[in-house]
Amino acid sequence: MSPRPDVSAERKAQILDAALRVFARKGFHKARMDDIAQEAGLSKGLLYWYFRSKDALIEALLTVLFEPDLRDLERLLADTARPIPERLRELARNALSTLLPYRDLMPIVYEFYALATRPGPVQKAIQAYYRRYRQLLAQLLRQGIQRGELRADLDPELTALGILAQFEGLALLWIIGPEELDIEHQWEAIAEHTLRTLLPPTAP
Amino acid sequence: MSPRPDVSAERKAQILDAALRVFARKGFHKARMDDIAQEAGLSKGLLYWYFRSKDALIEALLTVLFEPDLRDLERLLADTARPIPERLRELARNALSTLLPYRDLMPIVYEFYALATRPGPVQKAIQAYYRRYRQLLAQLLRQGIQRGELRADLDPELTALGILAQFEGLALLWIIGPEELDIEHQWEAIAEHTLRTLLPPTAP
DNA sequence: ACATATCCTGACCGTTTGGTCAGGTTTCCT
DNA sequence: AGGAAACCTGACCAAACGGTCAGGATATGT
Repeated sequence: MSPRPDVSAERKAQILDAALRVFARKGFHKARMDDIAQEAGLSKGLLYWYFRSKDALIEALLTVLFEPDLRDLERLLADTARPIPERLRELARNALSTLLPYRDLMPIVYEFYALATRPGPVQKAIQAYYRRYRQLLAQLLRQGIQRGELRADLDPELTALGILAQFEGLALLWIIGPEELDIEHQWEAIAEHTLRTLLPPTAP
Repeated sequence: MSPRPDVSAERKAQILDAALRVFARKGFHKARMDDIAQEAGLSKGLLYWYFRSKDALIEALLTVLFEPDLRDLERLLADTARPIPERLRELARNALSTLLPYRDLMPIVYEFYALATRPGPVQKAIQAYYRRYRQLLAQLLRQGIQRGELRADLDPELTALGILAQFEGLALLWIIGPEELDIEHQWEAIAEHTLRTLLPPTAP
C-alpha cells in the first residue's frame, strides 16, 4: 500500500515533544517555529506537513498536558476496594508529585489558562477538562458518603469544587513564587486539614 | 516655570485606561500600540512620550490592577472594632464583588500570571503582591486567634495561604467556565464552610 | 512679541516570523 | 526498473508591528 513506512506517529510525537520544551522555555509567543524545528532536528517545512499551523500545534499540546491527570483520577475512582480517605490522600499526593517534576512545563499551563480566558478551542478543551475533573471527584466523594466514610451532610459537587480550587490556587501561588512557600509541607498540611473537615464527626 | 500646564498625570491615566480596555479585549500580544492610541484618541507617538515601550505600558498596569485589593485588606485589618469573623465574611464578599464587575478585565490578570511564571519584573511584582496579601491576611487571623474569636490551634500563615489559594482557584475556574458554576452561590457556600472550620469549637 | 519647554502628530523604517513552495529523497509495490 | 506516494528541505515572501523622528502646535513667562 504505502510506498514508505508510516512514521507520522513518531514524527508527531517528536515534534510535540520539541514544541513542549521550546514553549516551556520561551512561551507561545516568543517561540518561533524555527526554534521548534531545530529542537526537533527537523526542518520548518516538515512541521507544516504534520500540523496546519502554529496554533494547531499549540492546541495539540493540550491533550498531552491535561489528559494524564484525568487518567489518574479515573484509576483512583475505579479502585473501589480501598477506603475513600486513603484514596483522597493519594489524589493529593499524586497532584503534588505531578507538580514537582513538571515544574519546567508549568508556564505552558498558565499560558493555556490565559488563552482559556477568551472563547475558542482552548477554552472549550479546558472547560471540558475541569467539568470532567469535578464530575469524577464528586463521584469519588459520593462514594465515600454512601459508604459512611465521609460526612453525610457533605455536598459532593460543592466540595469537589472547593478541593479543585484549592489545588489550582496552591499550584498557582507556588509556580509564581516557589521560594515563598514550602510546597511539599504546606500542600500536605492543607490537604490533611481539608480532609479532616470531610470525615464524619467522631466522639472525642 | 512650565511653558504649558502639566497634563502628564491625566494623559497617563487616559492611556492606561485605554490600554486596559484594549488589552482586555485582545490580549497583550494581539493588541497593537496603534489600537491603544486610537482607543485613547491620541497618536501612537504620544504613547511613547509617556511610556518607554509596550512592555513598560504593560508593567504600569500591574499597579492599577493589583493595588486596590491590598488597600481593601489593609482597611479591613485596621478596622479593629469589628469582630474578625464578620470582617472575614466581608473580605470574601469584597473579593466576589470585585470579581463580578471586573470580569471583562480578568483576562489581563491571567496574562500577568502567565508572565509571572518566568523571572522578570512582572514576577517580582506579583510575588510581592501575594507576599503582602498573605501577611495581611495572616495578621488578621492572628488578631482573631488572640481575641478568642478563632480557633486557638490555627496556624495563621498556613490558613491564610489556604484561603488565598481557594480564592484564586475559584476565580480561575469561574473565569474559564462561567457557565460551569454559580459563582455567587458557590463562592458564598465555600467561604462560609471555610469560615466554620476556623471558628472555635462550640458545645452543641 | 518672542522665546521656550512641553505636548502632539503621523508617515516612515527595519526587523521579525508564520507560512509556502518548488524541488528533492526514500521506500515500497508491480 | 520504474512509478508513485509519502516524507523532507530550506530559501523565500508578504504582512505586521514596535519604535523613531522631523516637524508642528500651544500655552506660558518675560
